[in-house]
Amino acid sequence: MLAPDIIRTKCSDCPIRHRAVCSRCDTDELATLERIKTYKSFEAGDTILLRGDPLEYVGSVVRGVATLNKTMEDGRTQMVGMLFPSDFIGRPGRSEIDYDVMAVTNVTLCCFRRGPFERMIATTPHISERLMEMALDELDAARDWMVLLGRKTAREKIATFVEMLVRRQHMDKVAASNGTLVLPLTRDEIADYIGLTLETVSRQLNAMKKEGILRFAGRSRFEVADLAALHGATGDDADGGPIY
Amino acid sequence: MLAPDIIRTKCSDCPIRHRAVCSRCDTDELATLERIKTYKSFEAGDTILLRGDPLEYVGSVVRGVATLNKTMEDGRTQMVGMLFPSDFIGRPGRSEIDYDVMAVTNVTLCCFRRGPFERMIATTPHISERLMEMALDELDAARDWMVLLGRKTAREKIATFVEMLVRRQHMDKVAASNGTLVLPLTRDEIADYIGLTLETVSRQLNAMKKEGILRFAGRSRFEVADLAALHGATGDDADGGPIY
DNA sequence: CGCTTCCTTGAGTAAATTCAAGACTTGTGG
DNA sequence: CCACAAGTCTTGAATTTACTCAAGGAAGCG
Repeated sequence: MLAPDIIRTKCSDCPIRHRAVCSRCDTDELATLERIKTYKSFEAGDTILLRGDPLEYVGSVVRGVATLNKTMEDGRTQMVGMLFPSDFIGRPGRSEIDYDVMAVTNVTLCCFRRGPFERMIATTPHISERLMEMALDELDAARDWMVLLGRKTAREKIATFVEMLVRRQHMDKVAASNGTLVLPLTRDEIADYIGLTLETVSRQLNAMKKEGILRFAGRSRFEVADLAALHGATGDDADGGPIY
Repeated sequence: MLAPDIIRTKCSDCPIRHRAVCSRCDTDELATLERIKTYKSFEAGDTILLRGDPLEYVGSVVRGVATLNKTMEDGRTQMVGMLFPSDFIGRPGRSEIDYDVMAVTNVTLCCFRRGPFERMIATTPHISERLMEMALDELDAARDWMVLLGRKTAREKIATFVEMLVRRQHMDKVAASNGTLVLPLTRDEIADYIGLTLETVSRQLNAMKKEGILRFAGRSRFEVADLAALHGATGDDADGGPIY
C-alpha cells in the first residue's frame, strides 16, 4: 500500500461526493463520516482484499480502477465486476467476500471500519437507502453481464465492453485532456472480464481498429472514432443505446 | 392468472415464513403485512411481469418456480435468475424491471402493492435489512453464475445447474415423496439459463445418465445417483461443496 | 389413441481456443 | 539518450468445443 497522497480531503471537496454511498448525507451526517473515514492507497497490481479474508473495512473508490475476480480451482478466472470512482467495496452485514479485489491502476479508497460504519447505517436512512440502491444497480449490471457472457459473440462482447468503458469514463471525467480514453486492463484482464482468451480479444480489437471504429495511441490509450458503429456491434437494442 | 387456491393463509402458517422478506418481522409487523397482502396465482407458462411494465406489486414466491429472462433484439435469450419459494420479486425504489418474469410451473405469489410496502419498509428495519440481505445474496448468486457462463465447460455447466437444483429443492422440500427431484425447466430453458443450446444440454444430461450420475423417471423427474461424482463434475472447489 | 410438444441423436460446420513464434511497448539502467 | 529486458501484444495454423441443421422418437395431454 502506498502512502496516501490525499491526506484528508474534506468530504465537501470530494470528487465523488455526489455519487458515492454518502451522496444523500446532510451536513451533520457528513461530519460524522468525516471523523471515521481514512484514506488508503494501492499501487497498480496490488491486492486490495483477498477472498475469504475477514472484512475489516468497507469504503468507496475515490480514484483509480479496481476489479473483482473469481478464480476456479484449476486457475481459470472470471472477473465479476469493475469498480470505478464512487463504487463501493464491501457489504454491510457480511464479514467476508467471495472474490479478490485487485487494484488495476493506482487506487485511492475512502475507508470506514466496518463496525462503526454498520452502526451508522442502522441509524442513517440516507446511507442505508443509498446502499440498497447501489446494490440493486450492481445486480442489474451483473445480470446485463450474464447476457454478455452467455449469449454474445466475441465481437459483441468487445464492443459492449468498450461501450461500458466509454460510459463510465465519461461519467468520471477520467477521460483526461483530449477525447482519449484509457484502457485500464490488459488484453488478458479484458479476456477474464468478458469470458474469452487474450488472443481473441486482441484479434477483435484489431479488427475494430482496421474497420475504423477504434483508434489507438499506444497500448492503453484509445478513442472511439465511430460511436454509432460501436453501438451497432454490441448486439444491444437500437434504443437502449448510449446517451450523452 | 388462476384463482388463488390459498385464499388467505395466515402468515404464521406460511410455508416460507422463516425465509422470506418477512422472516424477521415480529407479531405486530406481521399483522400489518397480513392486512396488505394479497395472493396471486399463475399457471405454468404465464407471464408474471413484462420488461418495462410499471411495477405495481412486489412480493414473494410462495409456491412454484419463476424465471427472470432477458431477450436480445434478435431473439437470443438469457435467463438471469430462477426464483424458488421465499424468493422476492421486485425491488424497492424501482418502478420497473429490465427483464421478464415467467412462471415455469404453477406459481403462487404473496403480493404487496408497491406504495404501501415501500412506506412500510421505511419504518421497519426488520424488513429493509432483510431486503438488503436478500439483494446481496442475489448479487452473490449472479456473480457465481457469471463464472459458470464465462468459464465453465458444457459438462460443468450442467453439473453446476443440477447441483443448484438439488440444493434449492432440498431446502424447499419441493423434493416431494421419494428422493426424486423435479426438473422444472425444459431442455430449452436450461440452455437459456446456462448459455448453451438445447442439443448440448440434452447430450450432456444423457451422458451423465449413461455414466450413472443421474437417473431419470420420465421427462422431468430424476434423482442424483452419485452426488460426489456430480460435484466432481462442477469444476468447483472440493471444499465449497454441498453440505446437507 | 392421436396429436403436439419436447427430446434425442447424428453429421457437418463454425467460432473461439490452443499452441507457437515473433514483434511491439514501456520502463530501467548504463 | 540509447539499449536492453520484461512484459504485452499480435498473428498464424491447427484443433476443439459447442453450434447448426436435420430427422426420427418418446412423453404427455386431450
